Amino acid sequence: MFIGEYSHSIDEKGRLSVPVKFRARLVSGCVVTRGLDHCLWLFTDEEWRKIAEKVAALPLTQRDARSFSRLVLAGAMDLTLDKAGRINLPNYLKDYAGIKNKVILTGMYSRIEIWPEENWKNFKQEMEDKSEEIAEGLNEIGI
Amino acid sequence: MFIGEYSHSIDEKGRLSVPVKFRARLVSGCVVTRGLDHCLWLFTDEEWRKIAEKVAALPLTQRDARSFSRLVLAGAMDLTLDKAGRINLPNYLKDYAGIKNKVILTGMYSRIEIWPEENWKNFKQEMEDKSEEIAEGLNEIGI
DNA sequence: TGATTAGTGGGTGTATGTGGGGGATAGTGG
DNA sequence: CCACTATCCCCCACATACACCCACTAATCA
Repeated sequence: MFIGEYSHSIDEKGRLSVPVKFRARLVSGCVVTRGLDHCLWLFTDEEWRKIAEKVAALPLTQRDARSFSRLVLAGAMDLTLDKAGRINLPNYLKDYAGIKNKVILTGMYSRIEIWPEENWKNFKQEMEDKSEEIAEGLNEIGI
Repeated sequence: MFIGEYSHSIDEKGRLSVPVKFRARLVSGCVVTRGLDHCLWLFTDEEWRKIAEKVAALPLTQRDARSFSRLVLAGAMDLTLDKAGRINLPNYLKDYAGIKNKVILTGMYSRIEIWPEENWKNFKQEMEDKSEEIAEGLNEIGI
C-alpha cells in the first residue's frame, strides 16, 4: 500500500527518483496519467489494467465519455524505473500538472500522486484548514 | 493496449512514423478511417474486423446508419508499415482531419487516434480545463 | 564513528524519429 | 502496346533523446 508524502526534485535530464518505499511494487512496470485536480496519477501495472478496462468500455458515442477516455488513456504512459529507481515523465504530463522542478509524491493506497510543490502546498493548506468541514460533508456518502 | 500521446511529423513524402510502442501490434496489418471529432482512427486488423462487422450490421433503412457506414467503411484504408515503421495516410483522410505537417498520435486502448497538432491542442486544453466536470458527469455511469 | 543506503548529477552509447537518393511498380495518355 | 509520370518502398545517413554506467553527497543505522 502506498502512503506518505515525499519531496523530490527533477534533474536536468528530466529524471525523477521514486521514493524507495514505493519502488518494489513498481519495478515490474507502472503507468502514469492525468489525474483529477491537475495532479498526476501513478499506478502499478496491475491497478492500471483495471482502470483502463473500465475507461475503454465507455460508449464511443457519448461526447463526455470520449473526452474522459482521452484524458485518461491518451494521457497515460507506461514507464520503467531506471537502475537508480528513477522515472521520466513525458512533457505533456508535466505541462498538464504544471510541474517544473520540485515535486511532491504522495502515497494514496492504490496509487501515487505527483504534484508540483507549490500546488501541493496550497492544496494541503486548504485541506488542513477545512478538515472538519470536509469530514462532515462525507457523512452523506457513508464514511 | 495503446496508450499515450506522441508528437510526430509527416515528411515531404507523406510518411508518418508510428511510435515504436505501437508498432508490434500493427506489423501484421492495420486500417485507418474517419473518426469522430474529426480525427482519424487507426485499428489493428483484428480490431477493425470487429468494428466493420458492427457497422455493416446497421440497418440499411435508417438514414443516419447509412451515413455512419459511409463515414467509417468508405473512409477506411488498409496500410502497412514500411521497414522504418512508417505509414502513408491517403489524401482524403488527411483532408478530412485537416492534417498538414505536425500530428499527434494518441493511444486509446483498442485504437490509435491521429490529430492535427493544432486541433489536439485546442481539444486538450478544453478537456483539461473541464476535467473535474467531465469526471463528475461520469459518476452516473459507474467509474 | 564507519558502513550502507538514498537522492542527485553527469558522461557515453544505442535506438528512435527524421530526411533524402534511387529503383520498382502502377496508373495515365498517346 | 509503349512511353511517361507519379507514387511507393527499399536502403542509407544523421541528430536527438533516453538508459546505462559511474561518482558524489547527505542521511541513516549499527
